[in-house]
Amino acid sequence: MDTKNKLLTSAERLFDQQGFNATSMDQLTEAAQMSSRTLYKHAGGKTGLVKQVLSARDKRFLQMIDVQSIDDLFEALKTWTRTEGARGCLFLRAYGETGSNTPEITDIVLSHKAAFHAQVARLVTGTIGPDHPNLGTLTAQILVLIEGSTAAAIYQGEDAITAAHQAASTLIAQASA
Amino acid sequence: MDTKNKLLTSAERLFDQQGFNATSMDQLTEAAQMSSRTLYKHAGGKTGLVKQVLSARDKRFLQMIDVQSIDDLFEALKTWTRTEGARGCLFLRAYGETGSNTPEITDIVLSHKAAFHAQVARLVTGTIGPDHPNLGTLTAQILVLIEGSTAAAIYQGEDAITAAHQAASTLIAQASA
DNA sequence: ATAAATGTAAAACGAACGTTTTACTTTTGT
DNA sequence: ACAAAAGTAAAACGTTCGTTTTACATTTAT
Repeated sequence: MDTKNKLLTSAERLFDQQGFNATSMDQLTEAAQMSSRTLYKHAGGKTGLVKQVLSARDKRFLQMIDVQSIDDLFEALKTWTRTEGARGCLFLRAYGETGSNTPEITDIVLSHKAAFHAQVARLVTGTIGPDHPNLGTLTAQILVLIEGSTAAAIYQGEDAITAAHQAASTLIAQASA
Repeated sequence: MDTKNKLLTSAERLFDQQGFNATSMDQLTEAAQMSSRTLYKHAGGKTGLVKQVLSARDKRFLQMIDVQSIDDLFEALKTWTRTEGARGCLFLRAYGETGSNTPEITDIVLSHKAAFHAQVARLVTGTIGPDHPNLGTLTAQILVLIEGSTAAAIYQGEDAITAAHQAASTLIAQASA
């Protein structure tokens, strides 16, 4: 793997496991197996690194949820949790740690959530049709369910995703009736 | 207000608004309007302060959700959000910032979530009855909805709570049918 | 072949952090 | 009244932080 990818991959893992502020540049350089000089050449600094890690994760996450049905979406979330663990939404965690003091990071978080919402809307539309009167409502409800399963999975594991999936199925069936 | 309460109240606000690691002892002493010597006498240190803030919030949160119905619960969540804003679950944020490196904080977080789950179970039981076959399932689903509305409210505000409330009502109606 | 680009190792920078200490002052219970 | 308790202000402690720099080695493209 090239230098940049090794940096972003190892940094994402550390940020996710320990938090952003609790992860030092020393830990980041050691995990990426490169000198701090090289790290700064590539990332510019810690804030730059956080931004690039979030952007990379945004891309990866959107690819993961680029599926064809709500069922597949929850299945993808379960696989993600199995392989990467469940420590909550990394974007909201970044927002919470910087307290919105870093507008560039807030922008990344908000645009990620907008893209996420758009994809859920796409899948719900594909399920109940574009003209269903409850399209917006149902989309908002399923988005909350996914957000909730991400949070609850921290302390409940995969069961939280199962519960959210079941709830989503019930809501969809009810709307389709 | 006495010294201890002033400390815990101002610290909770700062931790919530800026994050735990991003809040310095200097900021905490200034906000509490006391010398660092007094702060350390009362809290023991930063970790001790975090623990006491979380314990106080646990008490306050459980009192807030000590209501008689699921509808009242969502109404209480809305009022809380209106008065205090929405920056995500402070317990999960604390867990995420320490990366489970502080077992005492992990314990507080987990026991808070257990108490939260118990209260949701109590309210669901009061709604559909103690012998309903879907009691556990429905409780898990509503818990995920509340957790999700807390997270989504960060970027959607009160609308996220409205969506979760509507979804919970639909699920309850479906289970009662 | 060689110059530019890219890398390493390690020391050093000032600033900020959590914490403790020193020297006094004020409040409070008996 | 007065000792104990609880407070203040401010300096100082050693550590750690993010970042830059120095001095040198390796890779790579023309």
